[in-house]
Amino acid sequence: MTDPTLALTTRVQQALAEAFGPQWREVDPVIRPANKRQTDADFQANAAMALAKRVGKPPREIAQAIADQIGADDGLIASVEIAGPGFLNLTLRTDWLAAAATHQLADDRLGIPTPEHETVVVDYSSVNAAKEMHVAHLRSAVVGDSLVRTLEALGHDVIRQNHLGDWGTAFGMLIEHLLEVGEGSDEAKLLESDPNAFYRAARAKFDSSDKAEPAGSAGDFAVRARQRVATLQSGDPDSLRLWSEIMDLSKVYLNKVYTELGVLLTDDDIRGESSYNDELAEVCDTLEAQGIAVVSAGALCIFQDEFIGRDDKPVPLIIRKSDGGYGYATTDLATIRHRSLDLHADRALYVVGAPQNLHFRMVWSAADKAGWVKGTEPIHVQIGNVVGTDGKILRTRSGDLIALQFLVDSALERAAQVVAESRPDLSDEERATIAHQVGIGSIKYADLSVSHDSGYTFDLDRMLALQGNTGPYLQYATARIRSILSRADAVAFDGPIVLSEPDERALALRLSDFGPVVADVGESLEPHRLAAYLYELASTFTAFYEHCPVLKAEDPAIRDSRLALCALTRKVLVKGLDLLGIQAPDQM
RNA sequence: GCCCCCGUAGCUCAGGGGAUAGAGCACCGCCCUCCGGAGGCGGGAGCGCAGGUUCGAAUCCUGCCGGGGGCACCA
Repeated sequence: MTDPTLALTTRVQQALAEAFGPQWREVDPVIRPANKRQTDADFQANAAMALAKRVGKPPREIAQAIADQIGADDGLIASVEIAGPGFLNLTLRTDWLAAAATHQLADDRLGIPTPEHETVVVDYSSVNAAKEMHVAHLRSAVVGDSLVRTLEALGHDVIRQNHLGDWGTAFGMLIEHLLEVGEGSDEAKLLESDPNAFYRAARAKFDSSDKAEPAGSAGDFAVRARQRVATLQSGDPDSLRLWSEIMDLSKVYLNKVYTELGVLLTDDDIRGESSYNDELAEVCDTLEAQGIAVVSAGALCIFQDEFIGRDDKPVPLIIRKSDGGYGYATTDLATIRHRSLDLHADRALYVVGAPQNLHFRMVWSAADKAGWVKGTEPIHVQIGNVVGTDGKILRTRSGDLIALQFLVDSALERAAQVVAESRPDLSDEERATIAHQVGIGSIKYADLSVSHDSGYTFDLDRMLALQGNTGPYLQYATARIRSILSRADAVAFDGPIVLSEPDERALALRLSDFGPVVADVGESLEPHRLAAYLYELASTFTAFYEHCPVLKAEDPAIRDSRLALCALTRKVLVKGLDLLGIQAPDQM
């Protein structure tokens, strides 16, 4: 037992039962961190106020009864004070905290609990394979990867799904454009050298074709591109061959990005829209037969009363376009069915941009009506919009977006400069390794340290700042502790931990929070809480290190104990950064 | 018009029923011959508005105001 909140919950519940009867054993004693402006205690129990009415006694009387039950020689609680209207300020026994820290140090899991086991599908990155990635695509990959690492650490079965956009209109455009410029032409070679330029050319033709050619005519590029999608989806061999060639190039590009960023996704995780192609006709037929979908204006649609649009009529979810093609509504229906009925996911996470919220709610609602969601909670982990300095959303299709690669290169360059200045003593190779870890870490931490659904203004300078609550600060903390440990002539740092100074005690208390915080991220799906915790831990460690000599400690037992605290702090920081997908350099 | 997200310090953001609301950046002042200063200490300044629920509301509910996003063949 290294989680103080859990220990205190059990203890106070026990006291409540002893004081007022067994029916109170299960009530929430409302254990919270103590208010440091009011008391030096570690925690507060606020059950007395909450229970006053139910028990039928004044809050302070209830508080006093709990305090009496805990008494003076408790093994967990050193002191209990009653304050204000009935706050119970609880101070842990220091020897209990020391034992908890020693135990945590010996624990491979560092106190990370194993909650009830779940199967969790995590759909992330999921970019349009027809295009180059830009800055707004980064967050889904970074947040999703952190959730995957965290959920796995909690013992869940995690199924990664890179739901690539590889089957929609964009591919119709690419294939049609490729046929027009001719395979092997200079234009076509752009697919390899500058895929985004090729996409932009196709896109421009698509967008302007209504004006350039009579809309709906045989020469209309947009019409032909849409027709090409339907042809592709019906299994036309030539279309499939070209699609496959484009996809191969796309995967090379994606893997390069994932490798550089340290994102876990591989080809094995790709489960793009195309993989559901064989089910699309059946999905439509089944929904139509069930009376859930109806034909409207030539398209097969699902109308649901819960989703009302501009004209006060239900918004259609179009599952088969009037030209016979299938869009993402159909593939997403097949997808949730697969994740629920085949993969048996307890939770299905969609780490996807916030603007798609309505779409997902409509799809999941329709799928539920069809009986395709059984025992699965679909969750949209909304990724906030990236806005430019003009305050407008950076749109995927607007053309002049900041390429992801530009951001990555900028961060790496900046980190390389800093490392070159600070560590001229290292070899070029060592500096390059550190610069890479720091550069990527700074980008990831910038994304992970604020809540995933908040929009943010894209600001390269802010993102790459190396001071304050940043990735590099935390990486530096781990490197510094490693340096301390390496200069100690000890072989093992296994304590025992004894806590004599207030700063030692504060550090141990903070360390004990690690497991609960990780568990919380697994529930709330908010990695920024872990980032905030790590920053606080690093700050607490700094205070400890300022006030408590480690290598210079005179008493060998105290020195060993402080070395053990350093070792444990480093382990927690490194593990925490790992759960964020950030590497900890050995030296900086 | 309907739906979703969001209004907290000059800026970027935490805090999602507990006491006198926090951090980083920026600004001002101080510390430093001390185990790595990418430090430490101190200062100013804030919950959009109005109701409601509650012993207790930045937090939950309702309404308004303001910003962003979504709402038929793109994803």
